[in-house]
Amino acid sequence: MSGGVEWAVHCCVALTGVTEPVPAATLARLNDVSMTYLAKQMQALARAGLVHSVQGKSGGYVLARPAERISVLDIVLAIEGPEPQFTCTEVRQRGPLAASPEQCLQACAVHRAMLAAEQAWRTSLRGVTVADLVATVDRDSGPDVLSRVRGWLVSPTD
Amino acid sequence: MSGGVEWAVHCCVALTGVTEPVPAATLARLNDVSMTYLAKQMQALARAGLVHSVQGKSGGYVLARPAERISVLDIVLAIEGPEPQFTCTEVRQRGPLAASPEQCLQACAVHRAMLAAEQAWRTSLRGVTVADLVATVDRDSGPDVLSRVRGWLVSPTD
DNA sequence: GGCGCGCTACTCGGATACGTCTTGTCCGAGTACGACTGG
DNA sequence: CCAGTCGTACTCGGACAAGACGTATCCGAGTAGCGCGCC
Repeated sequence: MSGGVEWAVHCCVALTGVTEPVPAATLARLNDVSMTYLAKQMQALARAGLVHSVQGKSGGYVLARPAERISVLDIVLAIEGPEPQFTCTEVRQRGPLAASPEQCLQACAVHRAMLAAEQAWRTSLRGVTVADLVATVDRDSGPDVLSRVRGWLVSPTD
Repeated sequence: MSGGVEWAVHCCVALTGVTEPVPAATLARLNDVSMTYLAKQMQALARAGLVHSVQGKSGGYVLARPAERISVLDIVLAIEGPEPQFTCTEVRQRGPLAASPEQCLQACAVHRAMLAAEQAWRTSLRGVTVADLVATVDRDSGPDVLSRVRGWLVSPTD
């Protein structure tokens, strides 16, 4: 899986509760990652409609929806693309014993097994929202951790 | 996901019920795919212990275990490798607000969400065995389809 | 005729190039803020 | 003092290279079967 997904999810978590736009450069400094590459990920989030991008001085990114309505699956699909991981090449229709097309009206058994597994994966990710992640972090490390992050995003001192 | 996984699963299904070794070249002709590349996948299956490889004239590959004891997950892990799709880079320990290592005794919330989703994916794939795939194909397309495949593998006429 | 030996041909196995996708980077388009100027 | 306007500096956005991984291939190591020769 693309490594940029991790950055995107962490950025979405950090953006919760921040009303003013946060530039990509600030998010990059927060996580100590490549500024230009993270900008690329944020652009993907903006294209998917998960965040709003405002330009000009004191511009940046803001969550487009409340954190309760942004699932981890949304972020993963925004970065990785909507196409499924497994693509069936219809090997049963090739070779000397190829099946006729009318025998292949439904997906083959292998394809269905892979599809079911990916559906389970998506269902699991769909059930976790950014708000859930925030609540988990608050419960594990205390609410002051994310509060400090939000404060730093508003006025970074580095 | 690697495209060779599909070939490997189809080959395992085709190998069910065949007692004598089947060469990689025969499996390649059956599916009309690259002979050398499929050989690479079969080598991975042999390394993982899913199939036994016998050399010499009239050699080839045989299933090492009964089809009921080979899950689709086994095949996927044999081809793709055992490492998880998502790798946590511990971004929380980097940057100006880095968390101390003693605060990171357990995996971060993002990591756990990804791990849970991958576990769901693996559980789904673990629940489907090669025997299940064979039964599905027999039920959908009739038992003669796989019978013809087995017969062709024993004495290919191409 | 039976047995042992060597040869051959076929198999797998790992080491080797190529293509494509992810990763990482750069520069241009656009815009909001701020300062300046005139009324 | 206030409003309009211009300039600037900061932002995002898409287009552009480098590296890594999956894809595809080749040749060498090994072995089982087969034929031949010998007993």
